[in-house]
Amino acid sequence: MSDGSEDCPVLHVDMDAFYASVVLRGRPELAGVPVVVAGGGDRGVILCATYPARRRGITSGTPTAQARRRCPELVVVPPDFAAFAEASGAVFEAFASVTPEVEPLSQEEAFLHVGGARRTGTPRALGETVRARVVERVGITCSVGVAATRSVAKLASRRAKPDGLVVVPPTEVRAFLDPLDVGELWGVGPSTRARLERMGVTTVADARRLPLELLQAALGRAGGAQVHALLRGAEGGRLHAAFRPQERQRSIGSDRTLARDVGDAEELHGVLLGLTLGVTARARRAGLVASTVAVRVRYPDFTTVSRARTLAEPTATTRDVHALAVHLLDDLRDPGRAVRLVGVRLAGLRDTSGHAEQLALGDPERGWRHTDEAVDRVRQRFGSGALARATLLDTPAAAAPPQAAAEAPGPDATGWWSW
DNA sequence: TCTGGGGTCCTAGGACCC
DNA sequence: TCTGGGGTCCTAGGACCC
Repeated sequence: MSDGSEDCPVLHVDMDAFYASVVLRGRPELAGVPVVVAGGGDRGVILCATYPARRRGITSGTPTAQARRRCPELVVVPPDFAAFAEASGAVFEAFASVTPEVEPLSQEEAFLHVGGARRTGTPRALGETVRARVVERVGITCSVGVAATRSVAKLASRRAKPDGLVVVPPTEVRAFLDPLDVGELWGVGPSTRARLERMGVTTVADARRLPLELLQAALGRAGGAQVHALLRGAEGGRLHAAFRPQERQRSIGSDRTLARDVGDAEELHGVLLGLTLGVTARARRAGLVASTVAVRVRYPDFTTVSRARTLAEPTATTRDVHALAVHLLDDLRDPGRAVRLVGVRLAGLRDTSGHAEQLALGDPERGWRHTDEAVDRVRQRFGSGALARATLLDTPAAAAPPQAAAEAPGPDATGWWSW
């Protein structure tokens, strides 16, 4: 990506232990104590660990149960997503006060392009300004990496943690990267790292000696090209999805790890309905319909399988999606095995505005959509608890593919929902 | 007490069409 | 009748990131 990057340094700003820091703002008595933010109960994992907890070997992704065993005095705090969103908004306001070119990566992380702001100071000084403003306005610390490219700035901020700043000038990129383990590169995960290790390389300096063709043969066309670029401190082709925030969302999904493994079909259909309600409501809120519905199942041994079906007519109707999801699940699942997780995802999203109205007035399909819309309105006004699902009154119909279900919606059209 | 939930992108193979 | 190639869409699974 050639954007005159030498003249336009990039700041990568990353909040330090963001979720935990937000929680700790109001709990000064927990300073210095190993604290983690974790939800999900017995089968959950750590969302965020404070630095005292990290020194005990607990990082995000660690199973909560394992963390408790490793550190009996661990303080486990449930996530407060509303507080995270509020803090995130304040953080991004602080970013915007330094440069208008803010590229968000997540709730707690962004690239700041400061080429246009350089008159007001060196990149290092701008980075320190960001850090000071974030602390001042939000009360939590962040770390900043400065480099000519995003991929190096990202590594630099990691080096700066916690509560620091690291500048890697273009002339020092090689020296900075050379000793790193290839697994530290952004986009090189455990699988790619293992493959490289089998090729005899573990450090960036070693891996850089591998020709592009060899990397592509081992890692695939795109993957090989990406690693080749990252080893040189260049941007790489696909860095992160959030680099194109202007593009429309590709999919909307939800999955649930069950409190215990479940083999009962009815129970799984019920879970699927709950997930479908959420997913279709999100699609409708965004003004999107989906042409593909996918269902996923994870077995206790962690093998994960999926089934997807593309529809002739895109939909965001709860009943249609649920009917198809149930069909896919029953087709996919080995009835002799209990499942650990089920999920549903909508893909092939497009704007409702471009979705031609194909249905005649009086078509039962309209009824379903209007039912969904009415429910959406009630929930928007009174909260999602205002409407609860009663029972699935038409299980046989709901289990049929949508075209069959639409032919015979039956008198239950008003019974789907209850107050 | 092993392993969450939200996503994106890539690859490979098959179907289908020209 | 046989053979080949290219393009596109769909599906299933993997890898990765926060």
